Amino acid sequence: MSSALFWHRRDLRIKDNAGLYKALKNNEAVIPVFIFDKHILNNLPEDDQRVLFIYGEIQKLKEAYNALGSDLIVLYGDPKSDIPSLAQKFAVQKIYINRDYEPAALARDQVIYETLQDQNIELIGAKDQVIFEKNEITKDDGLPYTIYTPYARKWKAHLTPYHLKAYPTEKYITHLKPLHKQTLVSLKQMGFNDYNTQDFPSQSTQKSVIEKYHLQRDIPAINGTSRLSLHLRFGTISIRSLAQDALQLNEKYLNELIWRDFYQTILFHFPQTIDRSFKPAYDRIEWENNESEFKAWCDGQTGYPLVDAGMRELNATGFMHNRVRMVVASFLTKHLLIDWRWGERYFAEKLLDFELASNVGGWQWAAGCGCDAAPYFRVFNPEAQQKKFDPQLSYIKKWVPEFGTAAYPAPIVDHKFARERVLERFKKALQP
DNA sequence: TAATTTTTTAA
DNA sequence: TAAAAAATT
Repeated sequence: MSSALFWHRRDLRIKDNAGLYKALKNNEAVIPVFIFDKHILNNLPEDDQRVLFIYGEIQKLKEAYNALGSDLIVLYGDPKSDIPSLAQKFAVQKIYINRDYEPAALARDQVIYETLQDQNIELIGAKDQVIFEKNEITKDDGLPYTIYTPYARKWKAHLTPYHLKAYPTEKYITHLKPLHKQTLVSLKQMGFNDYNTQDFPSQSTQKSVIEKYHLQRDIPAINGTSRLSLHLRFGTISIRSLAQDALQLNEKYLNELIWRDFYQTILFHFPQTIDRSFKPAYDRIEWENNESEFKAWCDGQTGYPLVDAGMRELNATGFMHNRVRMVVASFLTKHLLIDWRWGERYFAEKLLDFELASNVGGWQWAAGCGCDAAPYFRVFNPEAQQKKFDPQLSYIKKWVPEFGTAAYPAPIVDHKFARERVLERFKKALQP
């Protein structure tokens, strides 16, 4: 009787889980595992709401496994040593994972792969978090696409019902190893408090969010567009199920999911872009990087109400409407001439749905330095954006109630001056 | 998923 | 001379 480990990472669900399906199908006793990674957790503040979200999902997952007569083994430690030692403890020959494409995750998994190889244990990966990965969608010459539109065209041409089919883990669910329930490590033991300051959106709204997406994507006053992103980030919903619904309900939403695959693939092929511009010439830009202006941006005190509303929404809720993400990113990089990496890191710290590939891709797009980015001379006018997308001031009134009173700060920088300055500065850096 | 300036068009 | 189209950044 063959037994195996299934290591949950950013796929906190049983239903339609590719790697778990593979493990259950090919083994008779599968042991599910999750590890709270000390190296990651130690760098987070004790009130990090994402840890709270993950913890809640782990509790649910553990209960689901318990209801099936098994258990989720949860450790607080270092996967690089814990995974090999769990393999020894349970005497398994195989360990299954869903692939993760971030540079740090790839490096970690490679170390584990090599350790396991020495013990004669297989590490078996599956594609679960994207529809197409690695080299599945390439140009005719085999090189990765760096422009979204042709990538999306080929993505759609390649798509078959097979790619969207759910992996029926329930079919082999009896292949879970029967286990006694063990106590779950507490948040406190890991150095986190359990004070919940933010509401986590439910994934049950999937279809209605997708249906309305094209109506809401440019209206920041309506909550809703980013409500599924948190679940997609931690795998509490399946990308196949989302893409299936998007295909039937909303082309615009499907395109956003394709952007997600695109950025994940870009990061896989160009890992250096986590902290270097995709277009190297853009790393010659002389940024102003003014600390107090950066602080004003972070705090939502720039004197531009749409920018300030966005940043205050982010600080208060861990979300920001995507239209506003573009506006605040353009403002930071172009109006204030602050390095896109500063903004990227701030988003990484604050966004509940933070996802490295999309965040880096989005920031480089805004700064103009990314693949298929907006040309540098495309400078958003925050006032014009507000008039277009929040004409009734409903979003602004919600987050910047003092707007229009003497208590609201004057603009931190003049728009016309800033526009001319950035055009000149970027032009200078990009001269051959 | 831009904004602004310049030129052309049509009344 | 205002609106639309084109060019520029």
